[in-house]
Amino acid sequence: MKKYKIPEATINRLTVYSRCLEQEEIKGIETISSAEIARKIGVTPAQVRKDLAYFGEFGTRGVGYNVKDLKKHIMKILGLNSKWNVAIIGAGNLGSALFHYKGFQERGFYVAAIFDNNPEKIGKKMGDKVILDFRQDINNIIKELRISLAIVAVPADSAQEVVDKLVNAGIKGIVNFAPRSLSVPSDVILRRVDLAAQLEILTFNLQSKSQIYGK
Amino acid sequence: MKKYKIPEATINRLTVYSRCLEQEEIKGIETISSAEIARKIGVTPAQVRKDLAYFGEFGTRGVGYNVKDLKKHIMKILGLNSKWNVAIIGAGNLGSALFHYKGFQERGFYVAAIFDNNPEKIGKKMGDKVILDFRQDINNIIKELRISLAIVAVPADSAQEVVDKLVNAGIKGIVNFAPRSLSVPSDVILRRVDLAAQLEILTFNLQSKSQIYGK
DNA sequence: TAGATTGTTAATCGATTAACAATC
DNA sequence: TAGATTGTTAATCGATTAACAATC
Repeated sequence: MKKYKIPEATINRLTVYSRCLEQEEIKGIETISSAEIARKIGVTPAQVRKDLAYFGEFGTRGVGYNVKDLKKHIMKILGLNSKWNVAIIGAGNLGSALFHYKGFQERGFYVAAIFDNNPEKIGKKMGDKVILDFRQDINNIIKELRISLAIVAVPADSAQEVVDKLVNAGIKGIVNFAPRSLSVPSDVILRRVDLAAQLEILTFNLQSKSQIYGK
Repeated sequence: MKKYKIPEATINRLTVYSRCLEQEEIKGIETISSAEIARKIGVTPAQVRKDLAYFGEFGTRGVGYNVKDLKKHIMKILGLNSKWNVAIIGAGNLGSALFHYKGFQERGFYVAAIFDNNPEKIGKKMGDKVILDFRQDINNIIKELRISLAIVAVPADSAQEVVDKLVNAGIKGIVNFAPRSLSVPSDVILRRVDLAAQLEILTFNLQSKSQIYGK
């Protein structure tokens, strides 16, 4: 059996395809072609078909894809056929924002616990949850609540320490919002999201329009 | 003059390099090699040198790069040598989180205004700002406060309408947090950030470890 | 000079796309 | 059958990397 390495960009697009199919499903559309999907999200039809072909044959030649079925297939590919429990570390501005953000729930992620290590915050309520003591409770709670993913929303300086403790507690997938490169063992998956960087890429592009780099 | 197209990935890495250099600067390190930068952030030294070479010659052969100077150069390349005024559209959970997030300020982005179109929110205070009426005030405020960037944190259904009005008001750079593909004229730059998708990529990777796609 | 590290070229690697046979 | 659209191959395109001359 030949094993393919699937491009990171393909996975990114799968999440976009699934969002697009969700909309079509709501509209009551039953069948969609690669060309229509492509147009809606701004890629080529070949790209759509190639991306899907990594995982199977989901369409009908001459007809297209069944919206409901394809959505289900993609959700399964992304691992969204089951629920995932998530912990948020850091009850500051960003942490509390992510805690209240409804977009996670919609996609099958349940924020099961929120942690901080500030004594003034520990014990206070956030929504329907009590803010837990990161240092004291993290190991037990992760086991008890079967939490497998963590979102790190702590200051950059403490991010590595937090991630080390999460790894130690058995977490295998981490999204890091602290603007710092962190290291984890090879069996743990770490993603970094830098919110300010999103704006920086905009300003680069706006700037470089009036400027030509070259030689 | 030959014009290079600079890879998107290069710009992404520039933001990471600048963060890394910031840290080194704080530590008091004066000189750094491409190999050290590469190791710290997990890329190859050739990658670092190639990325920088798109924009100029910033190092000294046999020596390395001056940390302070290189950081300044990269900040300039990213357009961060001047301040940028930003508007946040949507005063819900995510919008208010982004409003309070300190990471923008640190990189030279000033959140100058926050808008909503819910009458119950308009007029209320958020931090030191009053929530403004998106439909009524957007054009004037964007001109008055010289706002050039916008962050869209509204529900998916109203995102396209909001973006249209922003484009109409003269905004040229938009970061969209609503999970929907939107369309803008070609002179406007739109970036999409899907927070749930970050978790989905994790779950895909965790899943696919125990699963082999291929044929 | 010897050692080190950049800047740059050419080779490699991988992702995208055009094209078309398969087939509904 | 004719028309349409998939799944897949091969060609193209672009990004990464190895290697090395330049030079501090």
